[in-house]
Amino acid sequence: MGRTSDAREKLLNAALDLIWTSSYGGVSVDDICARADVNKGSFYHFFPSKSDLAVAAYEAHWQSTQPGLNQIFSPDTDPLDRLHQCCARLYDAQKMKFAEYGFVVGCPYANAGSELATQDPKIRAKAQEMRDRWMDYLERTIRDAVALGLAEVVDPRSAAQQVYSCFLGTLLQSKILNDPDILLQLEPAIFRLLRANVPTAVAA
Amino acid sequence: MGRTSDAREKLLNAALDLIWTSSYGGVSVDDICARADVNKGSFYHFFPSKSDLAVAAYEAHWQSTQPGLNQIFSPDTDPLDRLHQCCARLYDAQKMKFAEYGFVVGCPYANAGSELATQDPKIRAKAQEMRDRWMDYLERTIRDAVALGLAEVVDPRSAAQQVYSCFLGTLLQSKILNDPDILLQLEPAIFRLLRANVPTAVAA
DNA sequence: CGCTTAGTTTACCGATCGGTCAAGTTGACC
DNA sequence: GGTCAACTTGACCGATCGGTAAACTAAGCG
Repeated sequence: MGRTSDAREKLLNAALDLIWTSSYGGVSVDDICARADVNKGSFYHFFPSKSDLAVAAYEAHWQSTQPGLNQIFSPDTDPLDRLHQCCARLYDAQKMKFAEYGFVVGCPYANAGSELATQDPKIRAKAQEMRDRWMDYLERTIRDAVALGLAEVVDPRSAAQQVYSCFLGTLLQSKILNDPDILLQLEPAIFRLLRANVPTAVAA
Repeated sequence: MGRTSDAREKLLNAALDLIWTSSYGGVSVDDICARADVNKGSFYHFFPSKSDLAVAAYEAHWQSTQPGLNQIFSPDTDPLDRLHQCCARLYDAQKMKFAEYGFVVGCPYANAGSELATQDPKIRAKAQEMRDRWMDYLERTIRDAVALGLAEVVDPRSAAQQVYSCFLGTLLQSKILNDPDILLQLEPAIFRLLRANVPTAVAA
């Protein structure tokens, strides 16, 4: 009943793009509506507020990237190779964004958390949810690596937290220097943290 | 000639406080003036724009913290103890801010870089300058540690970059979770990165 | 003392902010 | 084909945004 619309999806995409490449505070509702080619009234038909849209946009982005993550972090893959693939894809993705926009844009969830953790509880909670999801992938991978004797860590959960910190920090440093090649230091850092040997031959 | 004033310093302090605990975009010039108890006209007498004030506030903050950093990173101190002291003070500082505001506020320069690197060249450059200054402390410390046989790294500059990523990432993760105790994982991560043994007895 | 210059005050600017509203339009479903 | 709910439209809101201007005041200095 009633008519259908893709305005909601267009708003989600526009919001993610604009906020990711600039910042939450630097993008207005009017900007998002203009990019999505949607009237402001429609915006508030679908979302009660700007921050609700942002939260929904992050969730939609996660849903769209999750299949890829499930593939990278498949239990059938060698644990260290999962981490290698993850770093490689992260580098490629950031390099593509850099080529497109001229800027290293970093991690959208981390950007949001950094900007709004002290100001908007819903966005802080969403950023935390995203980190928890990442942490699950990392912890499982580290547990598998330890079980196979490929890594040595005391506590896999703590190790996952340290590895995740490396992700966040390297991405942020790369954004601050506006240099994607900073990300090349991510994989060696992670392998050192896990006391894992760099795989001599990595699947191309 | 002409009258003197402390309005400039009051503006610098107010801006740093407000922006640090919320965000650049979340704080208005009026907010800063109100906190500093300075009229808006005076604001623009001292600073050409809001972002110029922010840059000046970060520089002033650096100048005020540099003596402490010089002490922590004194060449006379054992290199690993420098890192330990640094982590300990960072934890204490964030814990104090957390007790005061109810939030983990993170690193002011990193926050600024994360929010504005793609939007404001002057602020991105300032964030980069701050990271370069930190990198110098870290690289020197790592070189000293290697020279004393306390650490094993291939390239001190790259290692410093990895360690700095751990700082940034752990602070950011701590902010996103709003939990200062996340920072307790920072020191072990750094020592693992440097293949350094945790000092058995650390000066209290 | 008086001049000069630095700093203060306050009212004001146009633009934009996030958000609202009521009237209109359309399509899915019976 | 009618109906009703879903969606669209565009004008509108008060508040706030970063920034300006000009008259005013006071302190350092000769």
